[in-house]
Amino acid sequence: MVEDFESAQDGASGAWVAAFRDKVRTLGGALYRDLPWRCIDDPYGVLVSEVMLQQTQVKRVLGRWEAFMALFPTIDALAAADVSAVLSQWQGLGYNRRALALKRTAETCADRFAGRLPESYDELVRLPGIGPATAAGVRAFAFDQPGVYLETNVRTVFLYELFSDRDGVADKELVPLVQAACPQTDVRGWYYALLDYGAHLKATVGNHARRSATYARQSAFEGSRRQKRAEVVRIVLSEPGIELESLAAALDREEAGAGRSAVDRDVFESIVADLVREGFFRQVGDGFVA
DNA sequence: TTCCTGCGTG
DNA sequence: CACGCGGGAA
Repeated sequence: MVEDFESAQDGASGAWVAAFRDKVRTLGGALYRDLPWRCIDDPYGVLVSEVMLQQTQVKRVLGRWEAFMALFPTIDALAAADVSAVLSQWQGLGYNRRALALKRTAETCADRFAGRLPESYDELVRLPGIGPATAAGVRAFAFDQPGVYLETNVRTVFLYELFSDRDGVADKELVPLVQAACPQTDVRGWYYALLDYGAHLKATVGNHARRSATYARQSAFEGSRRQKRAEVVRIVLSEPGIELESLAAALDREEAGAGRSAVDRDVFESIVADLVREGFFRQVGDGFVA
């Protein structure tokens, strides 16, 4: 069953493609996960799922996608929503920036594209929060269009199957292979199979994406600046209009409750300045609102 | 500790 | 290219 695809080096010849596709379709198909955002006829819903799933596990998104879609069912609804409502709904998913970017993308599409998502890669990747992977994902899952959808599960499969003997494999090497492997029809099914096979590999033989040159360990979260950032966002959401000194005091209470010391004043002020600059908050009188 | 269907910026 | 960005489950 398990063929040897050591012909990865002659990827240009494409001799490995047929066997690779067969294997991924067979194994990935058997592992199919019937997730709520799959096989839906709603490009916006696909986009929401793709953004939620950036650096975020499927299990965490389950339930959250449905709730978000119920509250903001269309691009126009999200565009018209308050930032604070969107950020509140996002709490627990992590990377709050994604929520802001998603809302800005909705605003752009509402204004310029009559409430629809563009289908071209170039237009998609120009929208906030949509990079190469998300653009290719939307094209594959929403429009069934071929492309290079290169994210961690896909890396896992390609590195496991085609680069089992190497370390530090650059995306530049993978891109032509992912391109060559992608079929012209049923692109959606192809990438579902890749994702499901990749997720299965991680759970069984370990994370081969670690051998990607792109792979980098993340810095610790506990006690970090970005943990404080997230706390500041939550405080302002729960107490709209809060003034700077009250915000500082509330943050210090949170930190004390977690067994940490008070936040340095300069650090606190730079966090607030960052959040204002990035568009999380605006100042209204003496207070901050999302 | 680990890392998750990455993106934006310097 | 390197780094910051959330938070939870295993």
